[in-house]
Amino acid sequence: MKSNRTKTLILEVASKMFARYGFHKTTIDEIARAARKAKGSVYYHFTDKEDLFKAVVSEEINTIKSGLLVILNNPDLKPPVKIKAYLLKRLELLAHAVNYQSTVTTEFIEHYKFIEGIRQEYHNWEGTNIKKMITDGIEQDYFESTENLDVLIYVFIMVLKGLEGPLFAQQGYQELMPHFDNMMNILIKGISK
Amino acid sequence: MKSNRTKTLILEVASKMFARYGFHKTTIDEIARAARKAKGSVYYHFTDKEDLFKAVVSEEINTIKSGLLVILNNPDLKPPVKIKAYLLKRLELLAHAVNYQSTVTTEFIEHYKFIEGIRQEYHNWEGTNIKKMITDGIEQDYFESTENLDVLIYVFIMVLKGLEGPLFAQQGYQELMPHFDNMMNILIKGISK
Amino acid sequence: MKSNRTKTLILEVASKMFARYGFHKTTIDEIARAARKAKGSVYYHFTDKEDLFKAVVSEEINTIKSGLLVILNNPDLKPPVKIKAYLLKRLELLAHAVNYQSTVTTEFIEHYKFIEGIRQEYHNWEGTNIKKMITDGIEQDYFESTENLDVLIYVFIMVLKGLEGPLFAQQGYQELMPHFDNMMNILIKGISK
Amino acid sequence: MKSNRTKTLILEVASKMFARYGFHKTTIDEIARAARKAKGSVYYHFTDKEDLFKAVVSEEINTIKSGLLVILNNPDLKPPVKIKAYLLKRLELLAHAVNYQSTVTTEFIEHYKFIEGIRQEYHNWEGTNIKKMITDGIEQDYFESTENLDVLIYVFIMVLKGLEGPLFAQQGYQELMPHFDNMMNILIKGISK
DNA sequence: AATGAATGAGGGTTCATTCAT
DNA sequence: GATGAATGAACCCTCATTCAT
Repeated sequence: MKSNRTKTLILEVASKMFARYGFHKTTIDEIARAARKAKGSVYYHFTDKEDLFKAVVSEEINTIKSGLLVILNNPDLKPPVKIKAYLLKRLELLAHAVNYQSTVTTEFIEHYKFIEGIRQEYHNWEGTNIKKMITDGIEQDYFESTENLDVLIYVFIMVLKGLEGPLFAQQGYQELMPHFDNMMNILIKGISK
Repeated sequence: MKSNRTKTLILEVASKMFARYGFHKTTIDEIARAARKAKGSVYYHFTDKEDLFKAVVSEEINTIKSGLLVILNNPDLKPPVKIKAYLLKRLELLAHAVNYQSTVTTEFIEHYKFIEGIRQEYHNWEGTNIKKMITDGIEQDYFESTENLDVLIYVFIMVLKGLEGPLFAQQGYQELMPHFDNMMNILIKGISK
Repeated sequence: MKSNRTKTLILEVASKMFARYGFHKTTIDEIARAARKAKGSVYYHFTDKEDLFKAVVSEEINTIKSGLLVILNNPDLKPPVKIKAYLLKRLELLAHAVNYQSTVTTEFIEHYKFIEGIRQEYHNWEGTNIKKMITDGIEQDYFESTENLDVLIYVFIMVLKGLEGPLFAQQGYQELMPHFDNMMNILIKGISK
Repeated sequence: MKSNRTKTLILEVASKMFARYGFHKTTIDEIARAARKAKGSVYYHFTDKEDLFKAVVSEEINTIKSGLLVILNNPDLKPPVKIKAYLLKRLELLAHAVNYQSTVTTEFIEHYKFIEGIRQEYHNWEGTNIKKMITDGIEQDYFESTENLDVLIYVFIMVLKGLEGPLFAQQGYQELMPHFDNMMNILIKGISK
């Protein structure tokens, strides 16, 4: 454990380069050069180019998770506010998780089984959160109760995931944010009593 | 114009292979072999690998457009129904436009300027459609009129685009469809009077 | 079939280089350079470095076989003479099949299953030849008949294979030839009446 | 001299791995890991990968030598018996000296001058032994005396070396032993009066 | 229109070796 | 004595692209 300074450095550099140029167009050689390390050093710390990419994505997901936990654990926020805050934060965090985003493509789904695993795990985690917030909202009489709660939750998650779309598109975050409030109002109104 | 049978064949084969393996992992050689043509033939009909991919994506977008036009031009559908039908069809068509989907990634945006052009054009086209349907809905008193119509439209497009997200993810279409109705109700309710 | 001139050229060059430097120390790049061809060309004609090596070894074995057939099919030679001539020729041919020789090593046996196949096939072929010559010798009353003919044949093959040993060693052919006659006499006397 | 326990350990592990995978396919890293030592430790005790291999081969040759000396120094064995016992033992010992065997290849001869030295020395040692046994045999009137003694000896060594061949081949020792007796008889008969 | 042999610029990966601790 | 992080020179192999036929 002496110093994984090098490992961390490589990870950071790789994250930036993958984000800018994508997985295929980024060369191990470039990463090494940018980190002012020998190519061999990259391979000392990571088995593979793929392995390095995995590490980068995992890192991003952890950042997202801990960012969201801050909001989830805030007891002062009432359900409608918390949901809005959650989605807002989520949007912001995802906007920076560029590498995780790139993971959506066919190429990754087909070839990197592991990505599927990581995504799944993250989605389950998120499902639990949404469920909690909505259930709280119903219990506290903010939202319309429904026989089919799970469906409602599913739909919500879907929309929420849907929001990833615009993010991943070119204009993305910048253009999205201003109108986000309108969007939220539509959704909240849509599920409210 | 004698026979662009070969060209068409290559296009079809390429579409399938790009869809299955993605742009990078698909080789010109493999495409040629699958089409039982010589590698040189591919280059006779398409300047580039990129050029071939462009053709494939353009093809897909054209399919989407003509599919949607059928609904847009149906005078019997009232705004709320038409919007719902439009979104439903859109979902279905996009689900099959795998190559267009793959276009979302950073790598494409950064490196294939042309894609941006194609996307933009398609999005504008779609914007006009949505605007028409919503304006019609307001005029016919189905939807709440708003000072800020453009924002509403933008938001709608956003959600609509949002729906692409789940599609692109692994489970995709199959799992999405059943709950689509709930989703639509929330949205329609959200923008209704 | 236009011109496998290039393929043949590469094969020849590779054969020489593998012979001189061995499989591992020979670089595809060097082979290509020596043949004044592009590295890619080597890979156009041969899947692999291994594949190229296989082709080289196969070639050598074919040369050996056709060389030996000349003697085997010569009806004028009487058994003792034919055996001697056969072994002599075999020695000479093997001396030039350097790459086939190198195949003996653990490394090859462990990792190149195919080599085992090629060897086996060749050894069977050779077994049949020896058997024929000895049986002829017995029938024509030159050699001692034995109850256990197969064992005798096996032993002979063994010795014969044994002769590969010195060949593979450094001094090899040069030093071996002069004394070969003595050797033969010992063997022939050993199995004669 | 405190503890060359580590050195010995590395040597043993290296011997096994070289034997199983060959010189090239065996990595210093793997050796170190198998010995549960750091890679640096290997380099503390041996200058080179080559140096380590040398040590391994030397070890094997010493084992062979001392094994054969037991037979050579046995005064009770008469020449024909002793030769047979010697060859038998030699075969058995060589069968286990896998790394020494691998030394036969072109690659080693070309590039590892040192191997040539080690081989030469061993062969000389062996030449002396054979000479002694045969001369004894002639003196004691077991074998045919010949004007050209050196040639006879050379031939014998050659056959004897020849026996290495089958050994190095795949089936090797197992299949060889049963017929060894026949072989010996042929040879002994071949040089007897 | 079509072919397929030939090219060569990369890019990922391996591994013996060094060296500060 | 021992460690293990770091190095960088090689090396194999891929693949888009060209071109003579």
